[in-house]
Amino acid sequence: MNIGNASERSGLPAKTIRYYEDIGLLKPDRADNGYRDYSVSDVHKLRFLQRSRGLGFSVEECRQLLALYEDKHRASADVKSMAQSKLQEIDRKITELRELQHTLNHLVAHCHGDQRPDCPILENISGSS
Amino acid sequence: MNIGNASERSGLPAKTIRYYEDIGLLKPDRADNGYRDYSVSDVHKLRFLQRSRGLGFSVEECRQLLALYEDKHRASADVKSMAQSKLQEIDRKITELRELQHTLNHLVAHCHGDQRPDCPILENISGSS
DNA sequence: CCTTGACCTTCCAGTTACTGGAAAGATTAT
DNA sequence: ATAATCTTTCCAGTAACTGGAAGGTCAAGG
Repeated sequence: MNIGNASERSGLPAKTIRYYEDIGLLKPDRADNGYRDYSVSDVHKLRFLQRSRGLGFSVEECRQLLALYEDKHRASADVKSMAQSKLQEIDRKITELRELQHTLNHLVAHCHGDQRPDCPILENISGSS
Repeated sequence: MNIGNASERSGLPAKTIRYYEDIGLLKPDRADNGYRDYSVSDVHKLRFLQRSRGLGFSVEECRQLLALYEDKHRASADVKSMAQSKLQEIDRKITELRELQHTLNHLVAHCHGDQRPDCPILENISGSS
């Protein structure tokens, strides 16, 4: 499929998809006319990149995450320890999102327009960890 | 407190803290010697920025999130609808992190070194939403 | 008091990860 | 055939830092 289609399905702008190719994250086939030709598997990877980037992983981290299932030659122990460290990061991110959620819920519930200067949100905003 | 101390407590590099001041996210006091002087409340905000940036919110989104509890003059309805839309985003991010978690767990559990070329991870990697 | 080292300051340049726009070729719609 | 809508490459600009130079400040030791 063409890049426009891949863009729609992955949620990434065509510009960004080309950029990811430039930096070697993804190498789609080329049609006879020179157009990039994306497979369903390519779109899966793009969607994966769109998500993990949006969740605060750097491009290099995303490259590692992609490598986790692409690199068939990597030793199993490496793959496992890499995945495990990413899983820890993910746990941490989920926890932080829950705390942020809690903070915003508190704001909505308790600071509805009649906020005093000592609104307690500010004291809780940095989380408890 | 000085910027080094604020950096340690917030998890943000001093460089980044100065940058956030440049773009108007935070205006610490200045001591007589010209050094920036951070309050506990400033550190809370910095920690908050460190977290929300790491969770994939843009600087402009972080500015809005900060405004949610800083801007006492904003109408309550605005604050609420802003918070609510951020809460939706947070829900989505948590869901995506859970899916990513699931994918990596699957990798660790089922692809330990004897991966066939048709490893099922690839098919699930883009999530189910 | 003086110096040494660890702070801090500003400023300017470089990097990462896009993002916009120009110029031109390919495809599709009328 | 021609216009609209793709697509290509290339080059420049932006966002969000990040590193380094040049210099001021401060607390400790001689």
